[in-house]
Amino acid sequence: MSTSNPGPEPKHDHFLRALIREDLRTGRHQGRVATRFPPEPNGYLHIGHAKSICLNFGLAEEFGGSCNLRFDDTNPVTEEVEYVEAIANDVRWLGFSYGERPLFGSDSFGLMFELAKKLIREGKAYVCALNEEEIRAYRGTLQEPGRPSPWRDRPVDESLRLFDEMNEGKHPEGSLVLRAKIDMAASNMKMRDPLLYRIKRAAHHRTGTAWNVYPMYDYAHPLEDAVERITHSICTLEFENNRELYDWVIRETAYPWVPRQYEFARLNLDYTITSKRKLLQLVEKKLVNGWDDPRMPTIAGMRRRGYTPEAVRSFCELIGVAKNNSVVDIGKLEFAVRDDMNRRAPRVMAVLRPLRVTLTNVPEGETEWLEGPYFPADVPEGAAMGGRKIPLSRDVFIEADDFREAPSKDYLRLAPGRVVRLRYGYCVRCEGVTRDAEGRVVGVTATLLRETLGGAAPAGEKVWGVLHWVSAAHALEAEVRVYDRLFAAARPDAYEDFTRALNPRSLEVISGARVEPSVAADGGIARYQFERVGYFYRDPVDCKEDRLVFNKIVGLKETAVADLKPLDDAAPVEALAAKSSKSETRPAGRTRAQLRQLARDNTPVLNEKRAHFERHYGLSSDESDLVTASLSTVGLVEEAIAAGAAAKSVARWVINELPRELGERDVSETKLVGAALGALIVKADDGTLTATVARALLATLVRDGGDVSALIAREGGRLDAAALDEIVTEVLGANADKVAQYRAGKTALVGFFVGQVMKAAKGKAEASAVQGAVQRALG
RNA sequence: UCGGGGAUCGUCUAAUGGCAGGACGACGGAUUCUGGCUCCGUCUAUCUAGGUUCGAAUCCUAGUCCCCGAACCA
Repeated sequence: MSTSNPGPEPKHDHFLRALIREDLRTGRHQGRVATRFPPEPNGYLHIGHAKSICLNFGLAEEFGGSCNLRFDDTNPVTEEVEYVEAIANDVRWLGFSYGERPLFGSDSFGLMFELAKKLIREGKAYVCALNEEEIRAYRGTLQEPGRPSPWRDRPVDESLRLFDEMNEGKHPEGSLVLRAKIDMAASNMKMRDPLLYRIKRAAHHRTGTAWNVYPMYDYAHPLEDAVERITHSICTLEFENNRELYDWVIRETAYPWVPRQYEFARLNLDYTITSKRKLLQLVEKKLVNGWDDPRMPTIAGMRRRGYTPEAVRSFCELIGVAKNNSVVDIGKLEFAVRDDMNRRAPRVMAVLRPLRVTLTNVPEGETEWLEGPYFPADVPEGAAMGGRKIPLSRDVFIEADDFREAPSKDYLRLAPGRVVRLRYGYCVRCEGVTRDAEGRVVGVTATLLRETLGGAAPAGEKVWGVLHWVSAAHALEAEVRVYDRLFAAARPDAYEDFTRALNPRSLEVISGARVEPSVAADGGIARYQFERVGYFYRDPVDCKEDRLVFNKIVGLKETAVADLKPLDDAAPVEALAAKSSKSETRPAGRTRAQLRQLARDNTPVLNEKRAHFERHYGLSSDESDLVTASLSTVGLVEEAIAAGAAAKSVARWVINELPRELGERDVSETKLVGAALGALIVKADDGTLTATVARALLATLVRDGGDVSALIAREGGRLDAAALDEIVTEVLGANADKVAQYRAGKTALVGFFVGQVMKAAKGKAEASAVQGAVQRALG
């Protein structure tokens, strides 16, 4: 079915979209956008991967670029073709295409090997004979530098020969590795001579036994990106530390294409785990029924559950992309699924737990065929689908939960003496109950109110609700699998043993459900809404011609009804969470203040300057601290003061205004000189320049340098009162709606008006004057 | 010798010195032959403390909290 509704996606710009837009604008990569989704074929894809897939393929789609599906298959011992096929299938199912066939990192093994030899020849890599434990010991710790491997300066020829021998199978696994020669004292552990290659005598799922050495991720990945001429290599936050090494590999191999890596926050969902390892455990310990168990957060599981690709994609759009570690409310996924289902799932009636209602005034053996549309009027997309016939006879089933002998007032369903409507049919009045020997209610008797077909209300009687129902004689029996969230705790990962957080009631198999007969004759519609119950999917594996099996996709949204709250609804066992956070916050390293002091201690004249600034210029201790961390800053300040500017003002500008213009640069890397800064400050202080213009000129000076008085002649000046009033009138006129809001009490809008006027005046108005003029004009 | 990231409604996410916005959720109402959908309304946020500025979520300073990094995994 086509969905005309675009769904909830006013696509806002997340940081990657903004970044690509900027790259396109500045012409990086000749305006190309090439991304990739690079799974390792060692497990099934899950909802977290879906986010990444939607991001990578989505970005490519949006900007007219391309996205490759590439298997990062550098570790033959964990990887299998089964996973390759499942993953490719999942990507296609989500609706993305990746060209003729997927790509493989292993396709570039030859190139990687040659480039590794090049690194060796250039003295940038060496074969190391330390064992695993020794390498770890030599690497040092987070706080302490590492020590160089004794093999670090092994002659190039020897490394070359050994590397070849490693690949020829002349050395056992673990005996030798190829390492990059970078920096054993690097504060980034990834740069302490990282491993490039290790020996693995395992058959690779694609290259067989052709290789005895396999590249490590950090070496292989950037080259795979480069080979594919990827422009934006997007990965998750935990790879931020790897970026430096990524850039090193591209730079040192001198590969003639420079991809760049960007990181975003991986998806975390509450009541869910998205760890391949843990997912694998669930499957292996048979705590679920395979990778495609409908309770699993795998793409295969969601597919089997009945989710559509559109729903999953809409969810991924809904949650956004950022760098915050966050945990998304599972309710958002359910919202996306319901929203999708509401528009696509035809309505039929099914009773999960049947309760027999005998309509005593309907003759036995009589059948009336009623009509029911597949969609309600408020889903116009479904109008074309028409409807189906629904049989009514003397005995019908209603949901056991839809009858109470002693109902509360907000229970809007059947009870003795009450009238309800059987959906698409008649109203009925409950006359009595029938019981078994133990006194349990096993049925209800009711009379059918003939005149109420087609919506007519029974004379003088309240209709308590509308119930779904099926004709007992015609209904089909079905098995219905009702799924609940797999975990009872919001954060299963917080448990020492995450399987203890499993929800014992995540699956309930209902075997005696009854479904209206139309489902056997509608050509096998895949997804229905069982009215008033939820959305259901014909199980693609177990549902057969002669055996109906439905999976619950998701329930209808329910507004709370006190009378229906299950009494034994155990609270999630949150209390067990015991595992302390894996990496407790560590003591901070050097603070910036310490760094500045360190710089001064290394260059003693700076310490003198600091004292001097305090004594002679009256700067506060903090101010003089902040402007004496480098010689270039000190020089700038002194020159500015020499040019006649007040020391206090200079400090203020250097501390508060300059950093914005500088960014990461040092003053010496810009065109700004102290004399110009001083001249600028003088003009700002004496009122020649408005604050806004002065700030704009600072930006100009940093960027282009130049003569201050010439710049002032060009950019300076200030509006007189009449010109200002004119602009104010103009701005207010153009924003009549805001003016009305302001007068209605939204005084925060003053800032908006001032801002607009400042903009229109190009800064040539003093803010206080503008404020006054605006206030006067607004009354 | 520690380094790299991050902190905005209950949740997710916008706002490049100028109206703190959207979505989920919750609550209330309208509508309804689904306790659904739809519509309307309400709710709730800039980690803390100082500073700069006419104006700060945004710039500066100090602090707090969270995440990642020492696999021959990716």
